[in-house]
Amino acid sequence: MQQKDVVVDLENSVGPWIGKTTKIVDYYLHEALQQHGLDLTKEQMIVLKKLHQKDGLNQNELASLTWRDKSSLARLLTKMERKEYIHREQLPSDKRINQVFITATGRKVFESTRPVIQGIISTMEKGIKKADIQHMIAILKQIQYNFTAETPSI
Amino acid sequence: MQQKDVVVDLENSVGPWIGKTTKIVDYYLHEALQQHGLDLTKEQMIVLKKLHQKDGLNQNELASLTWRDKSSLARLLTKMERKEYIHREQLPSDKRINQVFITATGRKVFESTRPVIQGIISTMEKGIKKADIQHMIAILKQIQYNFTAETPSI
DNA sequence: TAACAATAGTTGCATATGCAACTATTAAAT
DNA sequence: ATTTAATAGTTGCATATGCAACTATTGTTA
Repeated sequence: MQQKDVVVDLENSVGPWIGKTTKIVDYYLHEALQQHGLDLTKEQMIVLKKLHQKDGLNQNELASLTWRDKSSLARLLTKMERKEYIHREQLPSDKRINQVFITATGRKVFESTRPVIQGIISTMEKGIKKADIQHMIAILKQIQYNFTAETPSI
Repeated sequence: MQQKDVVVDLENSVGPWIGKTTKIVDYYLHEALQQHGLDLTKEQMIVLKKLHQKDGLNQNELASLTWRDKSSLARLLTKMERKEYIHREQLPSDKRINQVFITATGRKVFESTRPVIQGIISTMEKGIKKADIQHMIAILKQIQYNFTAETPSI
């Protein structure tokens, strides 16, 4: 018996579609942040979000939570420190570790992003059923799991 | 009558989930390309794909098709030209325009990416029903439409 | 035809990113 | 206790990206 071809049709795969959608959403998010006079990037916003949820995380933890290389995160923090959105504090009991804290300014800026984010999400989900959104999130979680739970077989 | 709050719950919105999923997929795609000894980035691959579909596009067309700023695209092309994956050719009838052509090497490299892409997509879609994939693509298209068809009301 | 406008592409400056090599500090092993 | 290993963070080098200002060329207008 002949084996069936398992050739994947690129155009019928989620891969390219997710990537392109993200690119478009990012573009309009950036634009919206600018238009609201907010001096921060999406990436900086994500860091602020994490710190808002749990202040005093160290750089490694933040890098891991935001799926970034620690060097990339370090440079993000440097820029955010310059704008006084966050500040680093060396842990006395272990001088290798920097605890990162959000400042009052940082909190204020983060709060200001809320309406912007809500606007973007409203636009994004226009005409899409709530159940479909939930279903899609479930699939996205599955995709993330498919990669992160993967054990190299070689 | 009191107006109902339309506060968007971030965690129940597709926005952050799409972004994070893309990041993870990109990470493993990059890794797979490396492991297969392919000297190109995802972005360069996308450009090759477009040229493979339609050779001789000019830079503006390529930029638009790949949702990139023309300057970003120009620099991508410079790197790809260095590796001899593509070459530029000034149009004699309009010297402002560069036609971009994929080379034999470029085609070979692009063909080599096929199995890598298929592997990524297989991993990605593991345990997800075909119908769900199609449904998700439809929603992603809707999201793209929601932004690109948006007319600024102010 | 000469001045002006539009278009294609490039360059400077700024951001974000990952990898590998590095420093400093702390923990583990001999 | 001294050497060695692990850990946290930083830096050099390379990629990708957008915006604004620029050059060169072509099209339009007065």
